[in-house]
Amino acid sequence: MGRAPCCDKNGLKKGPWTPEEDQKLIDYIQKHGHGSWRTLPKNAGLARCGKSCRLRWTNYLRPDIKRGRFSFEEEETIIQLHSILGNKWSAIAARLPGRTDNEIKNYWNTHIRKRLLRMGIDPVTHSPRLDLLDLSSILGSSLYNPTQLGLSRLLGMEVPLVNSELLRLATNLLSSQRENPPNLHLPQNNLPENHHHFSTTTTTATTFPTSQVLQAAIHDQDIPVCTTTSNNAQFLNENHQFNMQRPNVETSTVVAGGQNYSHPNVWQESDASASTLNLDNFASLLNHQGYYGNSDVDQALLMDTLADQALINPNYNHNLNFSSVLSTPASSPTNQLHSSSTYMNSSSASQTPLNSSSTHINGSTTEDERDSYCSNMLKFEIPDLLDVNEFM
DNA sequence: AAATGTCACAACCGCCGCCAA
DNA sequence: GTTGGCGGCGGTTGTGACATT
Repeated sequence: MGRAPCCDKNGLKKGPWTPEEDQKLIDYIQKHGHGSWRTLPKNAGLARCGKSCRLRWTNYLRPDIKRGRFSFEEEETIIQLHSILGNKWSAIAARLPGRTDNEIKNYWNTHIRKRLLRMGIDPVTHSPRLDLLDLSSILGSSLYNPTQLGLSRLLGMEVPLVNSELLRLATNLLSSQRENPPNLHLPQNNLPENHHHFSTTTTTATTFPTSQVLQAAIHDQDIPVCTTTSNNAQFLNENHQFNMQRPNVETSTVVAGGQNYSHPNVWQESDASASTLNLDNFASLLNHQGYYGNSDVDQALLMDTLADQALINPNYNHNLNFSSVLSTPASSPTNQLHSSSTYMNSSSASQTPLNSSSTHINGSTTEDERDSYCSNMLKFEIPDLLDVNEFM
């Protein structure tokens, strides 16, 4: 025999809670605690099911809930944790005091997810969206010469994988990275004293977490500094550090248009099943291909996408590690959440000091400004990058 | 000013693991 | 050992507010 039913589902009220119902629930829990949710509605005089009461309390009425707009630090933490935990909203919420899983889930779906998509990043995998790489554009391009060394054959697939314009921009980015190896040269005036230091230990697969890019977007100029040392990449904040794993260097599978393509050497697959694009090999192929792109595509979108991708991948050896574009290394969330305090000058109700990286953010920054900063920074450099002759 | 579209979020739905009966 | 309710969780929906046409 199982337990008796928690409640009679007939005749129970559904839908929005009234202030009177809220008050009844609050009064009861303040006096007695919630105890068994099964018996609570009856004892509290509520015509609701226990589950409904529990949700109302945990998501809305609980006194320790922090209302108001998410701060940038919270957003950063959510993205970092999501890259580790996925859609484990309750686990994420457990690391964000005062926020509920429901609230975080809603915020993710309505804000962060859309922003990542705009940035060309898959919010599920935290990798650049390969579906943006239009297979047909190269085939359709008048510049594509099938008599030349076939990139597609070289890659073991039937059609080229990448959007022509994206390829062109990628090659120029590579060129730029070669010329400016270890440090990401972007505007750095007015760097805060406690800006992030980004040190890599090899030339491998070191990336800025997206949160850093977003943070840069808020800071306007607070760009992490990249240096090269040895074999494990570490992201050093003043109070915590992230250890980055070097992905396996093997063949990989790229999914595009619902098809899987395996091609050694060019793409590398991390053990997280995400792909790493080796830009050296990539450019080499482009060079063999005699490729250069046309410009009849949505350049703004490509700029944004590539800018975002490039900014978060300032790798010395030109590897774009897609697997860790967004992923924060599996550092202790506790460490992340208990570093130096941050105060947001936000107009929202939440001006609580947060336990995250040391950042002071002007809350007047708009969401558009957060979005656009990354791409704007790269656009700033693009004119100098557009020389494709190096690869011809 | 009205109609329509979009956004944000509270609340519900349905599934799952645990565990009391 | 089996059954089935409870609590928790993630996904989805409904709806009011706001923006745009």
